[in-house]
Amino acid sequence: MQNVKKYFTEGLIQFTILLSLIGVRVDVDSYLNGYYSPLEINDGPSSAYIQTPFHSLRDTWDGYSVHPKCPELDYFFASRRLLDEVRALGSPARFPTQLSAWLVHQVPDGSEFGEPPNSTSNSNVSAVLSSESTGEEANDTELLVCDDSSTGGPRLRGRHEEYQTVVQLSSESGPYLSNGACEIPKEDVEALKCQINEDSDNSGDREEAVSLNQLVLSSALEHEGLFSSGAPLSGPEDPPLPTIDIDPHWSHFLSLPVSEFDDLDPLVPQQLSDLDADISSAISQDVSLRDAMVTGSIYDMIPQRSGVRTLVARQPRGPLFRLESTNSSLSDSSPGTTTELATVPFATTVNGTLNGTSSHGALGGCLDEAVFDQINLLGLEGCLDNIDGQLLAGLQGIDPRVLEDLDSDSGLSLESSSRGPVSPGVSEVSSSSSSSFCEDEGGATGYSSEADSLPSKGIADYDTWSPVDLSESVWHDHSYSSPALSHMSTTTFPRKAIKQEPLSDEDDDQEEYGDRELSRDELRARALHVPFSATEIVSMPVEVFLELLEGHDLSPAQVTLLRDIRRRGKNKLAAQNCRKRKLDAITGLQEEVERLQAQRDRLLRERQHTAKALGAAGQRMEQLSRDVLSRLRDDSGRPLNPGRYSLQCGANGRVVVQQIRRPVVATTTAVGKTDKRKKEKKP
DNA sequence: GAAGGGTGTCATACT
DNA sequence: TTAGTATGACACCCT
Repeated sequence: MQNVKKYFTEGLIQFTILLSLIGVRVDVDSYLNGYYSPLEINDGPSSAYIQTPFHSLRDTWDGYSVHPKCPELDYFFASRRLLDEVRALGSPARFPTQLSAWLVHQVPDGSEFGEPPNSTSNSNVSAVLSSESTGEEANDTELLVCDDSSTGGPRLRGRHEEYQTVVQLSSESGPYLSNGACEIPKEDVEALKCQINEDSDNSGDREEAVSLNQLVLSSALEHEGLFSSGAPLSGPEDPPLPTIDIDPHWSHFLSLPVSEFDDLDPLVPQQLSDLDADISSAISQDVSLRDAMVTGSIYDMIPQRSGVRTLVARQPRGPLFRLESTNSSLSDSSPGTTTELATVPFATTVNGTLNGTSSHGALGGCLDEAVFDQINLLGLEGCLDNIDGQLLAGLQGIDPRVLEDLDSDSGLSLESSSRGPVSPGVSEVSSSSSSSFCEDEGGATGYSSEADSLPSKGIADYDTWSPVDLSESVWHDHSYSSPALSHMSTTTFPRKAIKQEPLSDEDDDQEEYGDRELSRDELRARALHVPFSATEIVSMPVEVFLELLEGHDLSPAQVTLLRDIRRRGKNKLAAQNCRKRKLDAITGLQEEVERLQAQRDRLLRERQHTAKALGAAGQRMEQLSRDVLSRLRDDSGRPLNPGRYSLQCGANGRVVVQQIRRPVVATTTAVGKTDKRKKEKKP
């Protein structure tokens, strides 16, 4: 088991080296640091689908837990050295892509690879990239990359012009044929083998070549076992083929360009001979689209926004584009080269790990910066969403108290009044920020701005969160301090009361109150010689008030007046509180409206960005399909007509070539589609 | 002088 | 039943 892990770890490192040679930089460290939870290997030493748990190996590497007699130990150290060289090339592009390298076929019955290919310079290698965003969804995106380093870079075209390289090989049991899958004779395998050997002869680094060759062999074995109908060809050590779950979004996405073709069943082989193909000439450029299995998609990134968010939040957007630019520079550095591409690197292109060498033929540039831009933007917005959520959570944490403060009846309720006029909070507020109601007799007593008192109660945080500037009224202290509480002895009353009911015959009493203007009730009380002020009447507890009524031998008119004064005073405070609450409610609703408007705008922008990204990805996918079809050969060795064939991604993640069926009768076809869709949904 | 805001008060319902 | 509260409505005042 340990050897198996190390084996594929080594493969990953070597493939990372290969990618670096073609300009794709893969940050293995990001993976090693635990970005993902790789799949665990159950058994088998060479499962190409196995995602090596590097995180578990990381500790053991340095500890040299590898058995000292392990023959691969040398390869391991060589790989480590090469990896360090790759790292030295520059800042690695941290990208949430997990790579596993595999798939260069081993000829089952052919001669052995006498000379291992040079993994760094002259190897003609096809590999399958397995892109896995996270381990949770197990969305693997596999693709084939053909690296012809002898030409200085990835060659995306003209593969058959130089080599008879076969990427997907036929099984021992015979050439498999599926929908569009071309038969690959063993001669092609031999051709590949010979080519690799030739390249290997020119390499100087045999050590690395051996490692790569083993990788190639292992991958090839695995791949054979993968596609063979039942009998694994790669030997007894081949692990069972893991089940590949495809993201339904990806399936849907792949079906977009050719959505009119519904038969996605990749398990039903279909001879290309039935499609007017000439198998006899299928010698070169035989590529099975089964190799181009796509089990992941760009949706691996988009739906898993959490992961992307994390990535973007930790790092600027540069690395993604740096990766893109690196590839671009590569393309520029080797303008004349042609790249042989066995099949389309779907995931790589989608993830932007390859860039095209030309505007049309280059398959690498399948994901332009626009897509990344949108994805990153989404990620950033997701971060903003998180931030907003956190702020909102924080707000919700303080909101109750804040709102309680804002809505509090401090100093207003009778309960507060019962605490007496020297209530610290009330008196402090009144004296600190307001000249006191007694000096401002025209308005509601105690209705003063108290913004200064709010920050200590968490209002500052509330303000920080608020997306809009709060109106000043928000910070008004609507807690109307009861005038009877804090200014029991100095209460004055509205001028209108004086105007309405001037008491000309109470000059003496008027002098008692100084220059203060008396309220209507106050004047009435004085007229009836009530020995209590209105504020006292209002603020005193009901028990005291009742005792007052009983113990002073008051006349019925006096008692009625006292009750009215108390009632009106209470009602006045209640009205003030009521208005305060009303204002607060209005303000809160305004804030809510503004917040919702901002959220709506943000969501609209996000939707627009997403649509743009999806559109760009869809166009890329269409281009990919055309390019793939142009590289495929039918039975007669002729390129497939993109107008007659299309790529379809089945529910199991396999990409197959499917002949476009021209609808004879539109209505019939429509019905058939519906039926097929229903059938597809049923299982 | 009109408009709008602030305030007090009343009536009413409710606790 | 009473006291208190909440709130709509109205009137008044002020700017």
